[in-house]
Amino acid sequence: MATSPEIAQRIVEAILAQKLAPGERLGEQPLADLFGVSRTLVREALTRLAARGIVTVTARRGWYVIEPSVAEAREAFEAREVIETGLLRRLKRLPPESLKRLKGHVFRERQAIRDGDVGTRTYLLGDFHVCLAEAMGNALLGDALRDLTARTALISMLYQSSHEAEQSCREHEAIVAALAKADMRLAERLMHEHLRAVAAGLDLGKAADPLEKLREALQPVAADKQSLGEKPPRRKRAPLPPSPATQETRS
Amino acid sequence: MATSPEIAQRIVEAILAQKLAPGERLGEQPLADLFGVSRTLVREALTRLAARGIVTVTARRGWYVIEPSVAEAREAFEAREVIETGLLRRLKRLPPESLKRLKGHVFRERQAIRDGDVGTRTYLLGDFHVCLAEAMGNALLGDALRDLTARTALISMLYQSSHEAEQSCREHEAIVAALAKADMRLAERLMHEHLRAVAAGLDLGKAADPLEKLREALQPVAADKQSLGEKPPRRKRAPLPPSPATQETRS
DNA sequence: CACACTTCCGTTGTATACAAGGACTCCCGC
DNA sequence: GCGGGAGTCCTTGTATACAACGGAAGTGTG
Repeated sequence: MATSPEIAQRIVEAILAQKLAPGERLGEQPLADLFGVSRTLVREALTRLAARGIVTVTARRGWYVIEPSVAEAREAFEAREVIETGLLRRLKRLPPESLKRLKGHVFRERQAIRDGDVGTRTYLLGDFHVCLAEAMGNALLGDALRDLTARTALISMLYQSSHEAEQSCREHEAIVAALAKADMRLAERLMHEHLRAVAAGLDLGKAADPLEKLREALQPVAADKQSLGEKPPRRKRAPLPPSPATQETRS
Repeated sequence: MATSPEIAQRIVEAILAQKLAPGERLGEQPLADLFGVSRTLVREALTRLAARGIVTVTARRGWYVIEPSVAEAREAFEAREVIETGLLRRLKRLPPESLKRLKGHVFRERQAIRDGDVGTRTYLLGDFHVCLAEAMGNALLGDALRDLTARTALISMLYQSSHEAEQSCREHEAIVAALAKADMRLAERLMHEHLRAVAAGLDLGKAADPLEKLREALQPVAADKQSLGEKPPRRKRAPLPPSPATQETRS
């Protein structure tokens, strides 16, 4: 008894709250039972998520939450930095009501941290960036950023982020404060540093996935593929033991 | 006899080549007949495209190619500028082989222009930006840019772009030349000007769609919606007489 | 003649049935 | 004991059937 956008949203939220780990299996039938609908709707939801690069399907094996490679992790953070600092750079000032919403958001972050509500906390820390993008008047980039944030959440699960929620929240506060003073230059710099700090908290060196090196080594040489409509599948799945995945936070 | 990614790709290519106009109807059954498959696969393809913001579906009425509003057009160009100049700004230099590919691309642009091959020409002019993003080592933003480019193609059909293909190609050449000299600052500035020029060629003033003002005026007041997983449908369809839509080019 | 109501048709929405392929296990042979 | 092979089960892939809803046209009435 749920529509397919609802199902997709629930899955994204679960990822954003780090309740779904990278590589997790998403069987059609189990989900269908869970939501009380037929496989058709589940499939539609998963297809949507696949188009957004959040899950992958390998033929007749199943649907899985993506496991970003080190290279993809780098791309994701780069993309976020490009978009978020780029938006701040072009912005003159934030409308007062948007500012108010952001302040409210940060307030709730702090609340969730105080209450020890890990799911909500993680979710809000990521959502801050989406809110910011939307507050800057670009829903398009806001949507793109939501997907990137989901990716980042998965990355921080995969590569054992050591970045503290507390610190992230403080940095968010600083950014909002800069925005309140309409000091865009400062806000941009703070954002830059914030993202760098989060990325730096990752253990991208000798990756969590022991197959990483093998995979990169055995990659086919870059062919002369012409870029076209659909994203080609960029890598295969790797087994990966069911990770405990219950540690710290990003964003 | 086609897979669903193929179908989606074909549709995107048609849009990129401006062979599909904004507001165009995409019936499931006709497409199914055309591709020799059942509605299921067509539906899957359309669902993918909907997730990428290229088509919309209104319940029991049908699937339609999006018709970006003026506000959305502005957002799309802003997004492109943020992403493309942002990438250039962070880049030190382009690897020689990427540079070669870009040069080849521009060469084919020129060829298509000379041959008067409008479809290919339009397609290549848009694809240049996608190639550039990928050449800069970020496939993620490349994909995002592809969708934005499709959007831009639709926008230029809707708002009667007066930007000449010839000029776009020349500007692309200039950008590639700057990249060849590893003068990133210049490349960034040229890209900035290029995008501004394309956007400026649009007739966003008193829009092609006479309902535009009404629509904006009657929009519900911005509620306190919390940003979440799925993009909410942002506007309704408007009839729009089957546009002749056979004029100039963007990118 | 105009307006409203009703009926029909065409569309998408959802579920289900069946096909196809892969992985896992169990068994047999060595 | 170990390796290989066959069979079974479980998964997704695709098509089809039917339901639900909206729009348009036709008809009847004021």
